Amino acid sequence: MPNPRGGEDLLFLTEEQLRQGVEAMFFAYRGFTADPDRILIQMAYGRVHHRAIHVIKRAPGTTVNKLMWTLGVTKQSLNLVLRTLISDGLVESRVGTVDKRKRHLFLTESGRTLEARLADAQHRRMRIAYKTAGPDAVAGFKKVLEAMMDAETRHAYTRLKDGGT
Amino acid sequence: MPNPRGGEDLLFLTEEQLRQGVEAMFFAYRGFTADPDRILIQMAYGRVHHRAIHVIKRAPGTTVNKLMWTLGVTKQSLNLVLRTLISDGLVESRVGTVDKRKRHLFLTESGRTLEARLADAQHRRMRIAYKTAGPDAVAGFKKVLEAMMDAETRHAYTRLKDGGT
DNA sequence: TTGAAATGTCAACAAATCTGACGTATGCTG
DNA sequence: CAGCATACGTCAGATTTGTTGACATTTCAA
Repeated sequence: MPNPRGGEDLLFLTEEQLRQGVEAMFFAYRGFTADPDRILIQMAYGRVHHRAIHVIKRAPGTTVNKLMWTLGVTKQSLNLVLRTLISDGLVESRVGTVDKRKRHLFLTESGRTLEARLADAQHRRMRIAYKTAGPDAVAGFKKVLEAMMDAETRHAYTRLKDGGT
Repeated sequence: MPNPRGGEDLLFLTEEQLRQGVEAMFFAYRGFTADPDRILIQMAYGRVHHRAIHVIKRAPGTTVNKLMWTLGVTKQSLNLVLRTLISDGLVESRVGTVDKRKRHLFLTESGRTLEARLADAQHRRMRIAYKTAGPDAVAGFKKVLEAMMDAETRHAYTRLKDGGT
């Protein structure tokens, strides 16, 4: 069904297509978070716990300040979360060697275990989605998602993706 | 870079690829909600207001019960939201003709205006992402998103997408 | 008539965050 | 060393947002 006036753009950028995109995004995200959420609820943890664990896993040794910034929460909120994670033995806080004011955060063994459980729950769904949709679809999926991020976020993400620290 | 052991699956289903997908999904969703959120904050509205407006736009005449169910909130929470929307003149509640116990919800002129503003904010970003990524990518994007939904959600979504009421 | 359904509302409670105010340890600078 | 800034931890109070429970009203339906 080629568009008579040419330009593939005109072919798919109808309001209806966009609306569908919005809906798809909404429902997919809900599914995307559902599995780890079930695990977290059992442990009386929230999404900030999840995010914190995730970030510490990705960037071991992060300081409290960086984590605050990354998660976009206040020191007080983060502290509440960190306190439980630490007292539950999932996160370890080591005094900095060069700057003793700083606390560097690491996952403990149990921390890594929980992280793996959470990641698995999320990966399972994503793996199935990827397999169902196929490699080409996945490439398109990522392309659109990247284009949808905020510019600054995209830069950080790209750096992350392409192997930076 | 073909995979020596064949099977395209093996090519892209590495943990690293999955992790990237998770990150991409997270950041993209954040960008995706950022623009309408800015508008809502100004009006002291929350996401439930947004969702309610969205749903009423999509299915004019919905009843309170259906809306409750769709939004996944309690009657009391919804009522709080609806009360403000109605008193702000964005939503109209009409007594049912066949069943007078039911209230059917519609957007007023102002309601449609706000809905359009919110949708525009969201569509703008999506349009740009679509244009940047191209039609093939968009097809893949939707394919993966659909595969990522919960099964029940996907059914509802597909029905919605394919023109059901 | 009588019980159920659909809605509206009040009050108490709960979770998650935020702001503000301090306190401690440490680093840096003159 | 003195003095100020930085990094972190914590307590208290307020807010936001949503929940549960209880109850009233109107209307439907057997």
